[in-house]
Amino acid sequence: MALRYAILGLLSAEPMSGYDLAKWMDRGLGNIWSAHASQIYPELARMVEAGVIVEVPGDTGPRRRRVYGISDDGAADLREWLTTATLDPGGRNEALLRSVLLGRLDPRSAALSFTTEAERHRERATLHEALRDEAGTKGSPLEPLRLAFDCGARIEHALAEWAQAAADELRPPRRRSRS
Amino acid sequence: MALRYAILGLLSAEPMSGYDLAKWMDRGLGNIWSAHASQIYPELARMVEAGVIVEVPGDTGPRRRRVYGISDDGAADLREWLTTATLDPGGRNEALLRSVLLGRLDPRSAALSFTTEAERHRERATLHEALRDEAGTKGSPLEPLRLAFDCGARIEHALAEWAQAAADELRPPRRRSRS
DNA sequence: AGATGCATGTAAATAGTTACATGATTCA
DNA sequence: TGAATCATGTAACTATTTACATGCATCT
Repeated sequence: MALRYAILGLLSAEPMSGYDLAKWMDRGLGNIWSAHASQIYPELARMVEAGVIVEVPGDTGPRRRRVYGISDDGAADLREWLTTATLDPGGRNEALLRSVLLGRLDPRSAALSFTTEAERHRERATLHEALRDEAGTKGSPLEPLRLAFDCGARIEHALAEWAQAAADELRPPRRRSRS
Repeated sequence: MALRYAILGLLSAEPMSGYDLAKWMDRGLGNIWSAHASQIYPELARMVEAGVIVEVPGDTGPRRRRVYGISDDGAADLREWLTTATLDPGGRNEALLRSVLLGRLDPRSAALSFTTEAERHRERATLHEALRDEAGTKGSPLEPLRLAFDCGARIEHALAEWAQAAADELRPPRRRSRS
């Protein structure tokens, strides 16, 4: 049901189309919850049937665009999930899995891989900081995701430091080296 | 294919049974990749068929226990995945999704929820630190997961700080309060 | 006129969860 | 002997991905 609540959360900020939702999943929320358009559209249909969202008729633009808004039932649902649901702690992060298994390689290859990883995370951290700052300016359309970007930036920072520490540990600085 | 590589990674440290693998997913690796026993057993069968693991016959203990080890093909597979595979950055973290949507609640409820979240993350950070330190002692069976625990500890620290910052922002300290 | 982006969907395949079935061993 | 843990699996269900189909609008 997580996809449903991700959608409800986005729609609680502003009515949107399936296409808009897919874009939010792609950018921004993507680090936290991502979904393809082909998963979003059927879910929207089920949500209408369940009464947690409604199609907003006035906003049907030039292209056959269908905009949805959250209903009172949906808002109540979301609130209940946020306050009472217990989550299983089982994570599933492919990038992290790979990073952790990098230690299985020979020390030289592993050190190199960790250095690359650290660089990648630093870049992502910078990106998220920029988004967070943009979201922090008054009236930005990204505003509802400011916390998500801040969260992403902090996690990427932590991962960059972790990967760098792993690299340093595997390849300790040689004393009296020519460099 | 991520489950396959998680299994290969664990088996590259030491031959194990499906039951052992399930336990590693539960504890330790669970924050990074988790899987139920009912998913692991069929995957092991497929992996034997693919030749990336082999059943170690000598080790079949009292209960009908089947122990698997990584094959040369499996090791090559793992190495290739670690060094060449490109990953999609799409994440899926239900706990984080909920945390981020917490901002949708009224400020008072949200602040309370963030404080609870921060406490939860602090606890998990402490747990991971303990595991990391245990894994860091020579000869510990947890040794292959030391990096995973360190990673988990760092992420939990970052999340605790994030949640605390969010809580503080929502409920700024009242000046001249009675406390 | 052709490329690109907007926009919504369906169908088939893979991945993951939940519920259940089975039986052995160890410990109180 | 009864409960807990070890140990392996199957079946049904839900979630997610990938590939495809369709068509309109805008820009070059």
